Amino acid sequence: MQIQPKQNDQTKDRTKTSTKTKATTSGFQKMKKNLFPESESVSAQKKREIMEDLVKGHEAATELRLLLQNPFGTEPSLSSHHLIAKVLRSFTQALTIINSSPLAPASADGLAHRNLLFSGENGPSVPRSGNCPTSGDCSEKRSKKGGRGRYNRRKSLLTWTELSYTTDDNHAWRKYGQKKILNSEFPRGYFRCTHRYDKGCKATKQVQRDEQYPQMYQTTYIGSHTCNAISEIVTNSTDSSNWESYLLNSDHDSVHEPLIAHQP
DNA sequence: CCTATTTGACCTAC
DNA sequence: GTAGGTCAAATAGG
Repeated sequence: MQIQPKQNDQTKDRTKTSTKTKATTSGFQKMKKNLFPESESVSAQKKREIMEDLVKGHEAATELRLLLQNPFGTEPSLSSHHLIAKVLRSFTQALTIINSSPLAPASADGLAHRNLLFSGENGPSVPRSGNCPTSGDCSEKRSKKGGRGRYNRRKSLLTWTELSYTTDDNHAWRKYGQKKILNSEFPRGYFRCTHRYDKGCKATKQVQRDEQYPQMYQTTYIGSHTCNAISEIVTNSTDSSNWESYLLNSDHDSVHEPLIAHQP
């Protein structure tokens, strides 16, 4: 029941993806200029990675357009669904890099909210009741049943939502919970970055099937990756089946038991 | 044995 | 008080 090919924490010498840059079209040059005015401090390496992802997305979109324009033409290398997934994945990666960059708090916030079709609903907000620090004094009033530690909801982190045919975003996620949501047919799965503890990455995401289009997943990303650990599994865009297999034991209706079973 | 998933309980926000 | 997010023990699987 693996989410994805096991990613050993020991595999530290993760080889960086190819460093070649091929973003040359004028459209992308303009986009690049808009995204990264000279004054910004994004490293050249990050810029290159972002451009690579954007170019990949552009290529997939172009292929998709050709496919739509001429559906009975030459055999496409990928199905339309896979192309859509590829486009979304490329943009997600680019946004992840942008959001994890040092300038994220200042500019990426607005950026992400501007550019995503399904932008997050809450900006930074202040916790209502004087957010107790983890070692604070508000622990007294809490029961120690179970001896669990306290936690704070992360309302101030950047969030954004995507609708996609796949939940695969090239990051290693670990599921930590699932909940039946009120008035929602499908349960919501909660995931955190696999590198939460070894690299302190605070990124989490919530995945839920779309009510209107059950074949699509609504994924809400909360916080950006600080682990810089885009997995190597990537590539084979068909591996969304892995996600499907654990998010839903079966693709459609009938077999939602494992998901719905969990109801407090 | 180690790591990931499941799932009931706990906790916070509203 | 309720809904939803997180924790962590139990369990499964390699």
